Amino acid sequence: MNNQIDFSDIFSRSGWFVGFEEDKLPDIFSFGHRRVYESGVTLFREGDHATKSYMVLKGRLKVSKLHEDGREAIVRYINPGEMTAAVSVLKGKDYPVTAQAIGPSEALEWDRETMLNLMNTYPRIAINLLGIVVERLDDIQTRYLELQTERVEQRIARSLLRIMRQSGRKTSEGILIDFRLSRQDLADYTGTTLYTVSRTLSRWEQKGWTVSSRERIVVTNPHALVSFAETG
Amino acid sequence: MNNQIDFSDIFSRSGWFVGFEEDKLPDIFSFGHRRVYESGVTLFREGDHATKSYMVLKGRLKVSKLHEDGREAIVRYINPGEMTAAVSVLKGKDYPVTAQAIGPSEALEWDRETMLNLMNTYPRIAINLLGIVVERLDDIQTRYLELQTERVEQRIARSLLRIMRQSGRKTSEGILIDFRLSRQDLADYTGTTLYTVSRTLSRWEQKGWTVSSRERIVVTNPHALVSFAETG
DNA sequence: CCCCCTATTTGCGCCGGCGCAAAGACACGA
DNA sequence: TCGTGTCTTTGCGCCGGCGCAAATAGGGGG
Repeated sequence: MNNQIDFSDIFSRSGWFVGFEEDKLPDIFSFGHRRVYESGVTLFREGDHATKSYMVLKGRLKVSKLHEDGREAIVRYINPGEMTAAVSVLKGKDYPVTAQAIGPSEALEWDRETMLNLMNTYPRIAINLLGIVVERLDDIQTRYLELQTERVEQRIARSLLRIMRQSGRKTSEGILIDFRLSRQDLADYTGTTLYTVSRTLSRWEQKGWTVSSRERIVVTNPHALVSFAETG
Repeated sequence: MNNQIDFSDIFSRSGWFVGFEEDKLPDIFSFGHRRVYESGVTLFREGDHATKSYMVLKGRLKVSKLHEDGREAIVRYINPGEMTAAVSVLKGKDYPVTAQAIGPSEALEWDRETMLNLMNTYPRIAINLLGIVVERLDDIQTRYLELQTERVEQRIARSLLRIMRQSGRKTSEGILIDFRLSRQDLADYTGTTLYTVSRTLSRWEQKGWTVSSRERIVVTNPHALVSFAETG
């Protein structure tokens, strides 16, 4: 288990720490259990009884909901510094979604009891949690509206931009999505099919907006993409 | 302003009051301002600065998000006993949705300052709020999945059933949706068009599953509808 | 009780996007 | 370096659902 996690970077990405003095954080962390996940491992499944909350330290989680017919909707990606499953654990409910590591990852885990103790010691935690949940509610409501009202190509554009903002890294070519993202993944996130995403990316590549290869997408002209996403 | 609101009914419908002794509730209520709304009045608009939280006492609110092109997505209906806008007010943000009275309504309003005071006095409020928000997050995530994966007719069935469970009233004919619900409304809630809803209801009426007229829907065979919603 | 405004129904034609199928490209392991 | 499995591309045909248009039905106000 290596220790060169950049905590200050993690702090800045997470609403979790708002209002804490930095010297309290090691205390909170010390009650968590640090664990490594191989790529592809499922941390928890929709419908399982919720026992642990997670904060991602390294890597990335894919949070999705599964439909009976096998199709899946990707609800969000969880980046380093972000939490997942905190509330279902507190409430003693089942997980409403499934979380899977994409790429080698590390997370800090807290069990229900520890969480409740921490919340007693630091009431601020409940307030911060409320903020995080509301933010996610806004996000999914907005995407719900888009899914109802916009055409596929526009939605793919918005999806790609959203992922880019959360997980993009600047390179000489443009902004690179910093993890393996297949056409199928982008389709599951957008609410369309593998084929349509593929055709769309081909078109965009011809226009010079993106460059894509196997499980890899670079946005070379974010401006054009934003403008297209907004005007249709 | 009449006073024959059935508070015990309101308590039972709302997660808001979980864990309170009943004798504290009059205190909380006394800090709210009670107000009457005519049918069609807009309580707040998406993007406005959030100044007031509401609890519906009578009537019903329609909560929706608007798209630039004029189309709207109905996010949910707020029934008596339920809250809306509590968190945006606390966070000092803008309203993320629009709320409009459908039918003559009454609500209890609290402003930001009062809310913050109440939360200090009764910390339980924050915890209950968290529960409410999470419930809504689950709801919208589930509908998001359905919107991505299911065909229109199935989604209309699920939508109607969801509305029925929240706002249905048993009658001799079957279960009546207890407020004016047009084909357009159901379309905006489901993510389809007025035309498709109309055709679908006609079909269902022939099968004996529903009886509908102008802005009025009665589910006469809930079983059949549920079975259809689940199996497609 | 009648009028007018709004909601609903339904025929018709179109088309965006789906999904099969087959070929091509790439990545990794032996 | 080659082979194999997975991901991607693209031609092709189909069809679910949209949306116009016109007729019809209600219902609330005067």
